[in-house]
Amino acid sequence: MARTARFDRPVALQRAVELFWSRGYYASSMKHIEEALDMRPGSLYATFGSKSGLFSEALDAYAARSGEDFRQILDSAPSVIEGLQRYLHALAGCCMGAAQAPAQACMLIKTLLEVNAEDAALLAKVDAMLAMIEARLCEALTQAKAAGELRAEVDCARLARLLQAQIMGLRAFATRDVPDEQIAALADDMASLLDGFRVQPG
Amino acid sequence: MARTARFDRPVALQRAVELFWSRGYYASSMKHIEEALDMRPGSLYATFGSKSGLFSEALDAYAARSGEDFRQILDSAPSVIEGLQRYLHALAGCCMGAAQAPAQACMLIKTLLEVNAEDAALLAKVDAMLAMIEARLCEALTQAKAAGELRAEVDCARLARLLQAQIMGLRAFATRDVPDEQIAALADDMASLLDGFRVQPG
DNA sequence: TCCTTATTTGAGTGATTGCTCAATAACTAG
DNA sequence: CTAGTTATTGAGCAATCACTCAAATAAGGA
Repeated sequence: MARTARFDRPVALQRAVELFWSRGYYASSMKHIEEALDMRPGSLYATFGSKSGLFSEALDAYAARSGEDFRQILDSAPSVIEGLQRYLHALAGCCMGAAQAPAQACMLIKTLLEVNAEDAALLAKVDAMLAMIEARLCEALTQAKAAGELRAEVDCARLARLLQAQIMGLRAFATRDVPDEQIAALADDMASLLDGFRVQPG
Repeated sequence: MARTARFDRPVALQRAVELFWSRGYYASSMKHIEEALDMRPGSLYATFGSKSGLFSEALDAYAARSGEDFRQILDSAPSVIEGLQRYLHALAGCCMGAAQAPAQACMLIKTLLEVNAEDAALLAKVDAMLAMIEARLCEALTQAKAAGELRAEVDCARLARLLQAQIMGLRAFATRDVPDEQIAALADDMASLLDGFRVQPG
C-alpha cells in the first residue's frame, strides 16, 4: 500500500540507548542522534515525537534489557541470596577493563542525577523505574526469607533499599578510574555483606 | 590607582557551586551563571576565563567545604568509627525533607556521571578529588585500627573503598523521591555495617 | 579636579540547539 | 504501468549556546 520504513525500531532504540547511556541526556544533541540512529530529523520526529520522547523510549528499552539480565542471573542461581551475590559480581564484571558497556553507572542513576526539574516527566519515569527495581529486590528477598535463607527478623523492604544503594554505589564507584581488582574486591565485599543477614552465619 | 572589583570572589564561587550543584554542568548556561553570580560576561571571562574554568574553581570550593565538614564531624566524635557513622547520618540529614542543599547527591559524583570524555580536564580533576577522599577515609580507618577499634585482619584501603561506595550509594538513593525515614534507616544500616569490622562484636 | 588604570557593561559574534515542512522517493494495490 | 500512500530527505527556522570586545564607568593618586 505504501512505502515501508527503512529502519528497524528496536535496533534504532538500542542505538539510542548506547548514545544516551554514554553521553547523557543534555550532552546528546540531535546531530549525535541523527548520526547514531542513521535517521534524518524528519523521520526521527515522525517516529519518536521529540528528543525527550526518544529518550523515554530508550529508557524503556534499557530497563527491559536490564530486567531480563537480572531475572536470568537470579533464575540460574542455586539460591536467591547467591543469585543476588552473583548479580553484584556480574555488574562489577560489566564495569571492568575492556568496557563493553557504554558507561559504568546505571543509565537510570545517570539520568536521575543529571536531569533537572524542568524535565519532570523524565524524572518521574526514572523514579518509577527505580521503585520497580526496589520492589523486585524486595520480592526476591521475601522469597529468600520464605525459603529459610534469611533470618526471621530481617526487614526485607529495608534490606532491598540497602541492596539497591549498594548497586548504585558499586556502579558509581566503578566510574572512577580505578584498577579492575579493586572493583571486583568491592563487589566481593558487598556480596559478603549479604551473608550477615543469612540464617547460617559464616 | 584604579577601580576596585565590585564582586567578592569567594561569594561568587559559592553561588557558582549552588548553581552547578543543582543544575549540573551542561544544563547550566552562561545566562544562568550571569544571573546567579550577578556578573556580566565580560567580568566573568576576565575573572574565570571560561565556563569550565569557573566550574573547576567551583569544584575546589565545594571540595574545601565538604572536607571541612568531614573533618569537623570526625574530630568531635569520641572515636574514629563512631565519627564515620555520625558522618553517614549527617549526610542523610542533609538529603532529607526541607532540602537545604542544592542537590542530594555529591557534586563530585554528579559531575563524574555527567561529564563526558570531551571535557577530560574536569573528569581528571573529579577523579583526583575522589581519590583524595578515599585516601582520607583510609587514613581515618588506619588510625582507628591503631587505636584498637578495628580488627587486625581488616584491610583499611579496601574498607575505605567500600565506605566510599556506601556514601555514593546513600546520596544517589536519596536523590529518589523517597520518605525521609527510609533515608535515615538506610544511613543507619550503612553505619551498622561498620560495626561488623569492629573489635567488639555487637 | 583631572588623569590613569582597572572593571563593568551589553550589544553582537558565529556556531549550534531542538525542531518543521515542502519536496522527493519508494513501496503496493489495482 | 499507474495511482495512491507513506517514509525519507535536508534546507532552514527561531532560539540559544559559549564567548568577545570596544565603549562606558568608577575608583585612587596627583
